[in-house]
Amino acid sequence: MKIRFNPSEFEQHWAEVWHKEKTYLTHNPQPGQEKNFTLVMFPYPSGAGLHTGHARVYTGTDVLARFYRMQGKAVLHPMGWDAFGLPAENAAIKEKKNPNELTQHNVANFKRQMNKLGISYDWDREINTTDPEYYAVTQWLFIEFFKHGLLYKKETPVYYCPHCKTGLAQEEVQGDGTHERCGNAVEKRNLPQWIFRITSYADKLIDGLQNLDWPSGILEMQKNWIGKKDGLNIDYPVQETSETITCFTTRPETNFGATFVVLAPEHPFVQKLTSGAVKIKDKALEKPLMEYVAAALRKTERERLAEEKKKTGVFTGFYAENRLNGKLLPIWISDFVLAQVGTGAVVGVPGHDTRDFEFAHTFNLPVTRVVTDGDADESLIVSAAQVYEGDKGTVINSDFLNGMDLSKALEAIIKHHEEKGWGTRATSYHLRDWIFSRQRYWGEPIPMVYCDACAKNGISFWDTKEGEEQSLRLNKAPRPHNLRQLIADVQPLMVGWFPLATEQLPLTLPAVKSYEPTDTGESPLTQVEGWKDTQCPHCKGAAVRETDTMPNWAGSCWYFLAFASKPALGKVKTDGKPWRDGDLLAWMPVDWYIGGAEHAVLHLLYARFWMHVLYDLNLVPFYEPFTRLRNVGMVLAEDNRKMSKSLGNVINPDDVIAEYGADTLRIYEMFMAPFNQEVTWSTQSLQGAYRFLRRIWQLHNNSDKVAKGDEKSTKELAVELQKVIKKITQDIPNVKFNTPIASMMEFVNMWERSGNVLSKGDAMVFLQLLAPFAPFVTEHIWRSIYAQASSIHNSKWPKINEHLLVDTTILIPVQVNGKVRDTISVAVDADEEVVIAAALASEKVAKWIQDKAPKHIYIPGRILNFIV
RNA sequence: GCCGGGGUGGCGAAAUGGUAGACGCGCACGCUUCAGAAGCGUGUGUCGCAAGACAUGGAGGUUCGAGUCCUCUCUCCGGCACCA
Repeated sequence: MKIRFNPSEFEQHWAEVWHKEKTYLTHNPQPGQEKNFTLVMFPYPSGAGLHTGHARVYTGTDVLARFYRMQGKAVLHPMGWDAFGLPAENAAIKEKKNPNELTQHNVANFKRQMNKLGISYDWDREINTTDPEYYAVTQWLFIEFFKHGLLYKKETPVYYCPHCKTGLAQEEVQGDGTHERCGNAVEKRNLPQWIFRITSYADKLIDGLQNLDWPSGILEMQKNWIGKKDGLNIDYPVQETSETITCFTTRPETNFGATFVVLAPEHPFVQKLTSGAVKIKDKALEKPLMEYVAAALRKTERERLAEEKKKTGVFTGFYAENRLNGKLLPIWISDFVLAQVGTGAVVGVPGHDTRDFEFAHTFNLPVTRVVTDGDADESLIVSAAQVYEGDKGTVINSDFLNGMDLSKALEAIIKHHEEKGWGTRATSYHLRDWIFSRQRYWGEPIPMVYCDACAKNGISFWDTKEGEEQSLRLNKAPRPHNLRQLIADVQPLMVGWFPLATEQLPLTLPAVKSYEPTDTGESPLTQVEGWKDTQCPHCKGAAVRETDTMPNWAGSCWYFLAFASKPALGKVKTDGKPWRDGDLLAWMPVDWYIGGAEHAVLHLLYARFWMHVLYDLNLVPFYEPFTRLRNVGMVLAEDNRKMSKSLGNVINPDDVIAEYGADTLRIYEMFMAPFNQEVTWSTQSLQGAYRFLRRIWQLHNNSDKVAKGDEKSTKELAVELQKVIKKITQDIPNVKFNTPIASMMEFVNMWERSGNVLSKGDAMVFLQLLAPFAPFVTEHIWRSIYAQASSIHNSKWPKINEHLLVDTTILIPVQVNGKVRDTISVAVDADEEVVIAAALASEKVAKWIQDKAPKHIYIPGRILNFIV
């Protein structure tokens, strides 16, 4: 008798039962119990609802959580909403809705869909970054960072998105010069911005990578993004002035080959020339110089990129002295030199740097060879192809360096400069400080106040009583970093700026009708009547609030702490921090962090940075938040393109669940390919998952295949089941979800085709193995057919019966000259002679050996190879 | 240019240096059905009637034995990039 398999008849029911029974409630680890914090990167709740990519990453993480829960570990598997930020606000503007209401609405929809998918979240720990209680803590942390000199405000050239009308961080600008969120071209603008001094943590952020179990690609990306390079800052006196130009170089050993110096248009010496502070002697040079600099400064990032590396520039008429050999180096200005890199000034060595060569070639500057690479070629360099940039070779034409190999020369020349006082060791980073202001409404208001009167009196936070007390505390800080120096740096810039007191938090986002961004570089909060005006926390006079908001990355920098320990500002008074150390010690760091690779240098870098700082401030007991990171691959539409509304190729999980059930969707998404790999959706392949579940359903509903009484499983099935337990128990912690499903399918094929009966106990064990992947149908069978009182998801993960796995006979493939000719069956403990005799007795083998006396190689229990 | 990750049947893919293609999709034939769908069964890398030979992007190498290790090379995907 066939029974219909219709998951929609029971899935909803069990979702409700789990909710009622609190099946997935978090229990703090008991003494001796291992903890497991399994976390998926929390979503921004978009209006489109869950897509198949969400379903994939949440299911994979859920499999891990369910597996560890059944293994008896204390599991924390929470979910929350990263709801501040541009996408939510832009969507709200488009639909002319209030972003707060829209967010609430989308969250409800996401949650409904996640429950339908059967993801085992503990909803008691749900958080939302836009909740005032939550962002009160984000603001409190901002203030902590400010007080320790890690944040300051300054007018500076920043990336600016004219579409989103806000400043951006370097990390938010993509390789093609577009904004990571909206895809529009980014410009540069001078704007007063809050700046987070992430570069002061560059070294710690590199060192911290060492012990992380992350995909190597992500580790490399972070390392390259921080981009640490050691080199030398060399000082060059400018002839006939009292000026000095400092050039950063990573190749000082080639410095005898220097023939010119190039400055970025933004370089201070250039500013002195254009302002007249330093007089240009040759009047003929003045006009072209002024024009070139003005044009370069006007150019947008895009225009600079578009010019395809053609070298342009102007001569200043000044010369710098290379004190190594007394040569005078003409000083040029060119926009190929970037102000933010190194010192914004480059010493040109055209013989051994292609860009320098191109510049020298364009302006007929001399080229000198100072290195030979192995083949002892000392010829003149006249084409770019001859420029040798490698680090293996011998130095020539370089006085005391002559004959040294490059690595030895590097040390020698650095020492020489240091001894003479001509230069100092320096480090350059690709990483830039983090622009932390957004001129937008939908974000955490920055909890700072500016007082003009105090500013005029030169008073900063560190001049107040509280600031002084905090300064004293720094002396006792267990992990001081270089915070004293950081504070000293920012103090003069930050006169007049004061943080809100903890009691004044949260500084709530005012409810307004109109919140559209302005094009003035000012936040819409400036338009809100009366919101801006406040009292100076120090002098109590009239003062104004900061009107910029924080970027959407702020809330996600610490949300995992909120899952581990419910945050509340009230705890600051008693504990000195908004969470409990005990809770953090119990759960942090995150054991499994699962998400897409697109956050490699955004969220993952920012969150690490915050934790390193909080550790130094003694606010958290660890500094690397994510022990293990695993990436999930994208799910492409059936046409191999990204799913998108405009292409009309989106698969909605709701539709799939309605037709096939959530378990089918889960099994399919786990089975289709390795978890970290990109996959293409196939509705046809989805059927395979449905068929698999239906067969299981029917096997359990059909009394022929499962013992009614105490009958035992046949030996063959019992052994096979043990192998499946072993395989799945090994594969899940390796984030291999496709192969466990394959092995369960194999087992089902065997079970079905053998016509044999499985004992009730073994049938239940099989259900347990499937439970993390297909929680609904397994629970339904477990409770309705096997009449279990409590959930399969809190049952104990099956143990392997090693005893059953010991074979008595084994199959040995027999090769002749490396080609398999037969397979023989021998006792597991058979001696080599016995195996060989058995192999030689095989006709198939004998045929290939004939009369020759073969040599052989026998790997006990594995393979036998005859060599003829 | 630099840094990562891939290339295995018609397709998605499996494979601690030890029987390449498990498992799934698709396809073919058969059973079932008034018919179709669904289901069930058998087969399915290529060439070959078969014996067998050839097959993991390409070329070499190490090994009794290589998809797996080494060298070179082609190609696709991601990241960074006038970074001094």
